[in-house]
Amino acid sequence: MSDLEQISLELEARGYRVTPSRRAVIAAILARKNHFAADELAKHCRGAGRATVFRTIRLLNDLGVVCRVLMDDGSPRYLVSRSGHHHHLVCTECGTVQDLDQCAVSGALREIADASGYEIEGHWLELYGRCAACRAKAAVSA
Amino acid sequence: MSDLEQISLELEARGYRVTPSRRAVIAAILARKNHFAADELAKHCRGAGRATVFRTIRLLNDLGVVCRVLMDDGSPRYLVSRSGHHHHLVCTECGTVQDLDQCAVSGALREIADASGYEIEGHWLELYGRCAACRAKAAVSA
DNA sequence: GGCCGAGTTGATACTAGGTCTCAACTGAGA
DNA sequence: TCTCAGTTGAGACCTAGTATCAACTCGGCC
Repeated sequence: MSDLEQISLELEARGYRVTPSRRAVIAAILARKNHFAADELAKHCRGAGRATVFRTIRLLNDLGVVCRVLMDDGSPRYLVSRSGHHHHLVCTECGTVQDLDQCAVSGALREIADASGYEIEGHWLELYGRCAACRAKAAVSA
Repeated sequence: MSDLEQISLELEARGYRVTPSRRAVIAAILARKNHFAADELAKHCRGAGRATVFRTIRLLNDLGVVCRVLMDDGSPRYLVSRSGHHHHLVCTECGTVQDLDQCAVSGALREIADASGYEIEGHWLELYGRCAACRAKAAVSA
């Protein structure tokens, strides 16, 4: 089963209609190799208006099909990603985004909660750096 | 020496002029008890235009006098805060923001760097939860 | 004092990234 | 076929800024 079909089934299972517009947006998202800006997707996605593209992205975000990444300049991007709690490692040179398996802060949260009196409900973490490929490239050209 | 004077000296030391507009923005910021939106400050700050308010906030951000906090709904806020690397604990009920002394992820970063091949240059972390006061209030009303 | 030039200002236009509105369309079920 | 909720797209609007540019300010120099 293709990713498109799988996502369509997921949508139907949740009571959403799988319309041509939604299929167009989902196909456009799946065609992206890396992250994308919502507006850029809207511009290039034939078959769905801007509002529909934004709505569909939000829908897929709720479903866990895509997730939002904050680049190091603060601009938001979207990414086809696995669902569940995870973080991202963003390469500041080539822009590649890598999922992070472990949650780097889960251990520290209880400590912070104890010290501060807060009941911690959520957190947002993004890591920025240079990926192995970019580092290798830099080493060669140096 | 008042905070306003101290910040003025800091500005002068860096070669910036301390103009009436800048003093007005700084005074407005210092008058805030908690975080504020830049636009809201611009609306209520007599004595400086919108562009100047935004410019001054950016200037103070560079100086480390204020810092930017991302609320749990994604909206940016500013906060008079100590300079240097630190994170924030945001109460999702009352909106209070607390500085976090320790950096919760510094320990985990090397591990992640080793596993991923990334050279990690920076990170962004915000924690969300309910502060002690809001929890106490909830416990009483329950 | 007058002039110069860099720094600063504020009005305004513009941008990115969205959300809201609303009339029109669609499609499943009665 | 009718109905009605879900969906759509155009376009207005919003927030959070940045860019532009003419006008103003101020310190230093003659």
